[in-house]
Amino acid sequence: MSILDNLLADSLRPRRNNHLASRGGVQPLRNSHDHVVAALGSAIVSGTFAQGAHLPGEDALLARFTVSRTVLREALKTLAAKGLIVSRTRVGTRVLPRQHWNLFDTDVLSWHVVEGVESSLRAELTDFRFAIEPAAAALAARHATAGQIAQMRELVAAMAAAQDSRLAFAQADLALHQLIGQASGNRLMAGTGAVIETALFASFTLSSPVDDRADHAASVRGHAAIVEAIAARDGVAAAEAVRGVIRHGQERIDAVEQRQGEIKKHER
Amino acid sequence: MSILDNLLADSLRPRRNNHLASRGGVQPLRNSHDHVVAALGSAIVSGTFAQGAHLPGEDALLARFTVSRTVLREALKTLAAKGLIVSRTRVGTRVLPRQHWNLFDTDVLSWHVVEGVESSLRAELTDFRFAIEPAAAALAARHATAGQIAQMRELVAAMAAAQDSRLAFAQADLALHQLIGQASGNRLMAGTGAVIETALFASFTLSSPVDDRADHAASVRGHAAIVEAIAARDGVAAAEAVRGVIRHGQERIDAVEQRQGEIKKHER
DNA sequence: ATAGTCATATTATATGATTATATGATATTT
DNA sequence: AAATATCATATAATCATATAATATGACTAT
Repeated sequence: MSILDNLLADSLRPRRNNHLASRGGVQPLRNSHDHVVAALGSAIVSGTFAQGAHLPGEDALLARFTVSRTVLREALKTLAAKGLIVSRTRVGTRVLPRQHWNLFDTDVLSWHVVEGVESSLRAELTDFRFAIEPAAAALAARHATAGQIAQMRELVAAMAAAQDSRLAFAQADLALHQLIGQASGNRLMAGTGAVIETALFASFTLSSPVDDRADHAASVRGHAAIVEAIAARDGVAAAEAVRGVIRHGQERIDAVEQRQGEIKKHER
Repeated sequence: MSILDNLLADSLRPRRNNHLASRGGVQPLRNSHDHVVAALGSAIVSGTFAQGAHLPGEDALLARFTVSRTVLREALKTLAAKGLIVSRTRVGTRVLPRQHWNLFDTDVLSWHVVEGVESSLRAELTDFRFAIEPAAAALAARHATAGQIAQMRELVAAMAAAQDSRLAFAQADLALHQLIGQASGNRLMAGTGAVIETALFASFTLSSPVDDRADHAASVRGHAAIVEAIAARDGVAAAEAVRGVIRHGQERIDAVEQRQGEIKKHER
């Protein structure tokens, strides 16, 4: 389940009969386990539980969430597996320092962006993409199969067709970038999908090329350039085309942020 | 606990009283949970359980591992958190396709290299480092604090001093590369530590600069060049120095592989 | 002072029961 | 005949409670 999917699903899906103590019911619940994981995960990432701090003991957490010990412990194991916490007998459960958190985990990264992506993280995402994606595209130019290239062209067509739907555009955009990762033949580069997804989600919520006809055309053109460079087996051109697309996206975000900054100034 | 640490620890640590059915006792056990996680995790990564295949049901796994349902389920949640499996009521627990596996997780990556790193993965690791680490070093040239630079110099000194210890050299090497990631100020780049660690582990097991006096000197010089470029706030030079170091390491590995290939040919 | 012993708090593990849910078979309706 | 609803069943999800292992700090003995 992707972040983009969740965006829709969370707003459309009917609320389940809430068998937990109704505590506002703000978040849509999947099941107890996911609920606890999400609640604790966001709390940790947002700093409610500081790095190195002790989480409340099992009994306290049980009281807070109204779940069984089984569910709570499985949730804690999930968080431990993602590098957020470590539990030790007699000493308790502590929050690990940030450097242990697995930022390449979709959940962990998404907990960083529940309230929109802070601009510093957005910049880091861009820097990271700038390092990885051109290299991935260059490799894809060597290794992409004919089938993959055909798929890429379909996705570019889908982006072109999505003139009126931010979501449809973003989905095709994401799929294309992830397909390039796949086509690189490098499992690690393909594995950075969560990062790309979050970065696109961040830009998707702020603004979309779809909002402006010229922007939309430019973005489609840029992505088409990547695909055609790959099809032509020109790694250097593919890498450069990717840089252009990332740069273009960043500039659009920068413009929006600037405008928002202005508005805030006026409001004061 | 790092891979490098494990190398030592696993061979030195006395075997615990094995309260599980003694099934060979090959692996050193930490606790039941970790044991089950490691067993199932390696089995999945090695293909014993194919992608998309169903894991045996809870009862079957309970019988196989002789642990309680609690332990088994917590282990499965751990694997699910790392993207290896997904459990659904009535349908069972299935192995997810590779692209869901979180390769930036130290455990998952280490399960790929239990029997030495296959050379294709090694090449991918190198390509990935080549994309990320120069960029990280360039950023570190901008953002590293005086304290971090001092630490880097200490680590270079430690590498120089470790003339006779593969392990000590590898530890300082790893610490330096990870510190550069930290100093980049980019949380994602810093988060690729697991990848770097595995790559260094791979080269460490094959050969070490320590084995050859000239190699050792060259490696120390290369790393010193990185640090001094960062200290001089020269991002371009830092990036290039990193490329040199990675290239040098790769060449050493290539040479070893070539030699091993020759030997195998002779053996036939 | 140092090392050993012990009480205690906390997670780790075990067990048996109940509940929720997806699947496939079957019946019902259109 | 085809679509839809109902039901039985298998499987994981959850619950409740009990026991074991282990790290900490106080205490004791050397």
